[in-house]
Amino acid sequence: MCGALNARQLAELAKASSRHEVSAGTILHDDGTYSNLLSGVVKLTRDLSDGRQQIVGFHFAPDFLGRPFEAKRPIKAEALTNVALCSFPRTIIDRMTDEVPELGRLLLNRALNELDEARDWMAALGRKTASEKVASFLLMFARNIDPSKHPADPISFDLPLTRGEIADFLGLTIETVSREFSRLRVDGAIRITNKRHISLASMAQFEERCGD
Amino acid sequence: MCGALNARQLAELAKASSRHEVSAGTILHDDGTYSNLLSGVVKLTRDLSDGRQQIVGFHFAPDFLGRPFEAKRPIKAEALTNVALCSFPRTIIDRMTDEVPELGRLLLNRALNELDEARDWMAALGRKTASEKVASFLLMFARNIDPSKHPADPISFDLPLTRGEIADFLGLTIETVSREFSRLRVDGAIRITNKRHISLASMAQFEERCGD
DNA sequence: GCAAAACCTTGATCTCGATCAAGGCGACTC
DNA sequence: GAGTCGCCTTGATCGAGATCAAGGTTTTGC
Repeated sequence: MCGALNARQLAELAKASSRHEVSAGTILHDDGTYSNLLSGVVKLTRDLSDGRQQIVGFHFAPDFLGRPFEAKRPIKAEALTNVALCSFPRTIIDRMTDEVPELGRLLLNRALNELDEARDWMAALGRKTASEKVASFLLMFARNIDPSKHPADPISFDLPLTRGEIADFLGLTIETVSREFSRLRVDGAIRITNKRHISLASMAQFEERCGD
Repeated sequence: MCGALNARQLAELAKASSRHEVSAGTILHDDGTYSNLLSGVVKLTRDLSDGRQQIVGFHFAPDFLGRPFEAKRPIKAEALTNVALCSFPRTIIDRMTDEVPELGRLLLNRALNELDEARDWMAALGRKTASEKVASFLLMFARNIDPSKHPADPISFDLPLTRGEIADFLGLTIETVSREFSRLRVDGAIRITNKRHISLASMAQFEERCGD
């Protein structure tokens, strides 16, 4: 994100930034800073008053966390893995967006991408079957957890979510998620080791299972 | 949205703007302009390849339509009612955001609000029951179609959507939407005239039916 | 190492909302 | 006015996924 800045601005930013790490399970309260997510995965959740929960998004490195203006609805951010952050005081970024329009455009673009993703998941939540939802989820995770553009085909990764969290993302129950994982395993589409480590046989085959 | 501009900029904007109207059912193709929605309602849809459809949002006056940068996923915008628009060439707005940081911040804020709304609906789609979904939908529509901040309590309005479109928004079927409408009518929570004209007895009561 | 706790899987059964089916009600055309 | 078309409602039945239930497995704490 720093490509838009000149040397003086970069130096100023570097001086005001602070790197820190938090462990899995930490709630990331909105403390008025912006942060670059250097490594790890963060979940965003929206809760109904009676305890029902919906995960509304994830952040992977090198996403940008934090937002100007208040959100009307409280959205909670929680580290799913150990997470490394590089944080900046909001005041600095806000001033720099005034000086460097390019930076403001970057933030806007980022917000619009998040909006597109949220709408993709609206379509999944509203119109996909349980097995399409699970396939879409695994594909999304595989794509995001591997930073390379064209990942090798048998790709494998650790899922930093419980079955319950996957259910809360996909609008399903724990049991349905578990059954769909078993079905994918029996079909030979995935291999599961230690419950959480997943290998996808073929990205292309998963795209077909997604239903879109 | 024009509060941030000075007299010269306002004049420039006015000269480049063009007002026009389109009738209900028109697809609003992305023609590289930004528009203020002066009146009417627009739906945004995301389609799966086999014909399943999800409505991912609505725009009401005085929302702002159009976006910089390409969307990865094609999202279609369609006028639900006759619609009046005031359009500006993208180039003008993009240049003004460079000159007036306040304007860029406005666009960012708008995008973040849309993101919050999309996430609210993710929670509804994933975790609410059919009757909570229908109640949430009616309340959202009542709030947006009436521009006043504190609408009178027995509020009534025309729904510019078919039952099928409501179903495509809420992740339900036509029949379920119809049954929930009937149930609300029998319960005395709404009055229905001519299928499309709805009166809500009490906003407060509807909030309780929403489940959040 | 052992016990407890958290998480996961699988089976049996149930239920909410989908699907199938039939008819009603306007609005438009001729 | 009769016929057609699009939209809506209501009833009957079905089924995908929820719920209930019982173990199994992994992790954690002592």
